[in-house]
Amino acid sequence: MLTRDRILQAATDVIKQEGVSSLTLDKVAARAGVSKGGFLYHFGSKDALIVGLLNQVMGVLDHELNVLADGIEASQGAFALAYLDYVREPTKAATDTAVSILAAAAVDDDLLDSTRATFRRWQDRLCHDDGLDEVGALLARIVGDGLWLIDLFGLAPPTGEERSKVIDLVSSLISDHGAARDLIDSAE
Amino acid sequence: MLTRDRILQAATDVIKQEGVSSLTLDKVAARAGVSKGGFLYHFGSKDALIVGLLNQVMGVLDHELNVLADGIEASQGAFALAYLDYVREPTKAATDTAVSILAAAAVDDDLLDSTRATFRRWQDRLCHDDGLDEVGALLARIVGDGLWLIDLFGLAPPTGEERSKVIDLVSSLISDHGAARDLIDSAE
DNA sequence: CAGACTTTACCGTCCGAACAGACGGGTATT
DNA sequence: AATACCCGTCTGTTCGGACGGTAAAGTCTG
Repeated sequence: MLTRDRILQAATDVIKQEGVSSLTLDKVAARAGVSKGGFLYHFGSKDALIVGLLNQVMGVLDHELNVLADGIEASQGAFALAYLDYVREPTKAATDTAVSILAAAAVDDDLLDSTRATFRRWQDRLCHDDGLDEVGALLARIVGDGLWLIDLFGLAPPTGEERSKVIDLVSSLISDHGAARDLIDSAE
Repeated sequence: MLTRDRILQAATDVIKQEGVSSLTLDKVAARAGVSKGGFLYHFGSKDALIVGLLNQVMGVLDHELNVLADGIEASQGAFALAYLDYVREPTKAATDTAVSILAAAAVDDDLLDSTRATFRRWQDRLCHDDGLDEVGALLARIVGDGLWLIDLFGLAPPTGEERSKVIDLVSSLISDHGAARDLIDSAE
């Protein structure tokens, strides 16, 4: 395994097991089995480490979402359904992404810029590429993001069964365009 | 204004304007117009500061949610509707709470324990006290929490209009018990 | 030899915390 | 009413330690 990848893995491990405040260069280097100098050869600064972390986990996540969306046959909303399906239970990729975002927000808000751009791309794709109405697309993302963010902070996370029920409800809501439209109209 | 409250206000200001990493005792003390020793008289440690911060903002939030729920006349789901209504646009109380939770998560995960208990109480109330079905209650909370968490990290936050549309959709969904049930049944 | 990689040793800064004491309003004593 | 005392509040300073980062020397491989 490449040293660089070992360092990235060590960084996420440290955050997950010891918390964001323990993410120090010394600790990451030690856990990766490399000296501090060796660490700094690969990542010139702590900020660079976090950027590298975000790039990796967001890349993985983006890829897995695409694979999942391709496997769903639906006239519309395949990406939205994948987005929801992905958080049915907490996965490693989702957890890694969450803690990386948390670390970035804790160290320096600006480090999240490229991550924010990715989320904007996902939102656009949910809306336009996917032939979904605006409200349904947004609902899918809010529910999807809401779930992994609730997991991140441990704010009374729902059980697997509860998650699935909510996801099924939202999925059927956005799949059946008429259902959502009827509800919105009847509310006015 | 009491010194203790000035310190709490200064702490949230520091986080909001300079980020979690700038939340140091010196900076908070200086902004509160108090010496470091004076600060430590009121909060014996950095952890104590964050606990105090969480207690305050969660108390405010809990109170405002109750007031809002009391003002809603609905046969069921008043608290859920209030929960959703509260995030229609980002409020000061919600933002303060969000940054406090972020700071706590960054410094020491355990500091969030009492906050987690509050969220569990809210979830219970959404379900049981409120006469709402389990899925609708959970959906309301996921959407509500999802919105302020998306705001916290700036992950492509929706516009005010978009937020309202989604909230209206979810509100009508949980208000009309039959609508949700029909959708769930039709999905099976 | 050259270049990628890794190590050891070190520096300056900043942070959280501890501490001794000053100020001042209230209270008890005379 | 004047004095002495106490205690909650706050100040300024000090300190040990950890942190991010630098510099330069060493090693391994093609």
